[in-house]
Amino acid sequence: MSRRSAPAHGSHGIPEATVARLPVYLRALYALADRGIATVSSEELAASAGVNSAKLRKDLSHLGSYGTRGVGYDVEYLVYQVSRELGLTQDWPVVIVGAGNLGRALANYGGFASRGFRIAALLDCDSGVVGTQIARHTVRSAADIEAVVQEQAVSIGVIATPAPSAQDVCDRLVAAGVTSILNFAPIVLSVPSGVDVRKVDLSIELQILAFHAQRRALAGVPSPGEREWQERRARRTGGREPAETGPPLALGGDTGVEAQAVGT
Amino acid sequence: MSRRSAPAHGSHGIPEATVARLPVYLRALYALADRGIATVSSEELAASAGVNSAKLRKDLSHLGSYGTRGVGYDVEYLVYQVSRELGLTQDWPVVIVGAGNLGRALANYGGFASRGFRIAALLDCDSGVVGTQIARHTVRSAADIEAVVQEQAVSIGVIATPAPSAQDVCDRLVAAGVTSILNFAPIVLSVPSGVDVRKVDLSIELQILAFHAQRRALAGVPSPGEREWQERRARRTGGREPAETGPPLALGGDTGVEAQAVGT
DNA sequence: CTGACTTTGTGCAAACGTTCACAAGGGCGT
DNA sequence: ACGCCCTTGTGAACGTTTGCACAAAGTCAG
Repeated sequence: MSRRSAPAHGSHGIPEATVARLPVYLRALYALADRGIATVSSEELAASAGVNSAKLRKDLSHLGSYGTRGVGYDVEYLVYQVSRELGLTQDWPVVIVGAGNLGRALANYGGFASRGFRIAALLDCDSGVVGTQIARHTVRSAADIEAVVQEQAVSIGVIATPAPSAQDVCDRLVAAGVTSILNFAPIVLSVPSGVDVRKVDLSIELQILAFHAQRRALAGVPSPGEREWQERRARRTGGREPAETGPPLALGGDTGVEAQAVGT
Repeated sequence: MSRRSAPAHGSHGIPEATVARLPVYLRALYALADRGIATVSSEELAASAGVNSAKLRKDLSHLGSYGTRGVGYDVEYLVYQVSRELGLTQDWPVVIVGAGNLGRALANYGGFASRGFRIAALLDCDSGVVGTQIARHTVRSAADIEAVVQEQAVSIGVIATPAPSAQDVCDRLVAAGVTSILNFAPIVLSVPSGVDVRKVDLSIELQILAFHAQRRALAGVPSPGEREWQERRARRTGGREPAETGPPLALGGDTGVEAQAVGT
């Protein structure tokens, strides 16, 4: 999906599919660390991340041998190694273009800052928005793209504009020196080779869900595994680490360290 | 990614990878239709969608033989067939839980309605937001989840809450009868088998970009194909369908029907 | 120090996805 | 009606990803 010459792990190593899962593992590791857990087995970590444990071990083995046989992985050490591999030990200035609802949501999203992504600037071309404060940032004019990118050595750009402006913004980002782009606009961006584009399309995901929902509706509806689910839910609500002193939260469980249902 | 018993195209047909691309083709087809193009070859459509043409043909062949050899595909007919396969010819009521910036962005997103997704309700548990108007919808209390789902026969739920509430919201949606969930919260949801979950994680995409950016920075930087790019850009800006009467847009090109750079 | 037990790391085979290359098939000019 | 040319649809080769199953390697009790 927008790799240029990808022999997957031809030259240096890590398969693309693995790279895509590392952030998930990292999130699970942070959650474990927050709960004060120092060591974790591949089985447990895999459950937290919602993947098969063999897959997790193979994935981690691409980074090196950071586990201890018979014991598991040291959470803190693994956090460091995964972060390092993903390039999160350095600071990544990010410019967000488009300060509509989506741009605003992105600017306010805590998950950015906590992973080393610093918002270098929030830009918009609507003069009614330029100058306002959003999440501690003053919205600047989209005319400043080149200035911002060069001044702050930005290499990652986020496009959160309406579709018609997206290609133009993209061109300007690229011309200014940005080589990684995260595109939220529902169009296919045209970029020179050497520039990495990833897209997130809200409606595409919904359409995929609709496809499966329709499949289910047409085929016999096998009822959403009633018994099994009751059981799992009970386990999650009640049996939260017997000797654990977790404070009861007002709404909802903890930070999501349970396994995704994978079924058979 | 959260399939239950997925032999991919074991029983009825279409591989998962193909399903994930159909919405992209559909978008490209709509863009072509808007430009008044009645017929398109696999080569052109593939370019518009940013994929290999052989892949496109194989993907479409899973739906049936809707092309004409020597000619191409009829745009309108293909739009219909793809829509039908994706289940977009029916109306899908969707409930959005969480009316923060993200929920607001989703509610305002035009790409929903235009694909048959109707917002059944917008819910939040913050009493300061409940009752306000967002995109023609009055925000209702999150306590109404069960009522809304049952009254309007909602089968798709969108979770746009902060992470701590997500699992609880998910449980309630599922208990109320929702079987498809789109999750924006950065946690792995636990659901019974039979429920389909897709996740969109903004920071994960950024982390993947960071990984590649770091790779590029470490290896020799081969300069983003200067010459080739200038050429492509010129072609895009100037050579817009010679005899085409497209009105000049204030900002940016058209709806993105150009090829993604794929490189070698 | 030894031996039982646990968990990692990995060889291998099967499943899945992508791409090439071309035969089959249909339009169109003559 | 014929044959040329263009484009689809697909068989086959190749690369990637997954998951099993197990040997290697470490811990820990006695």
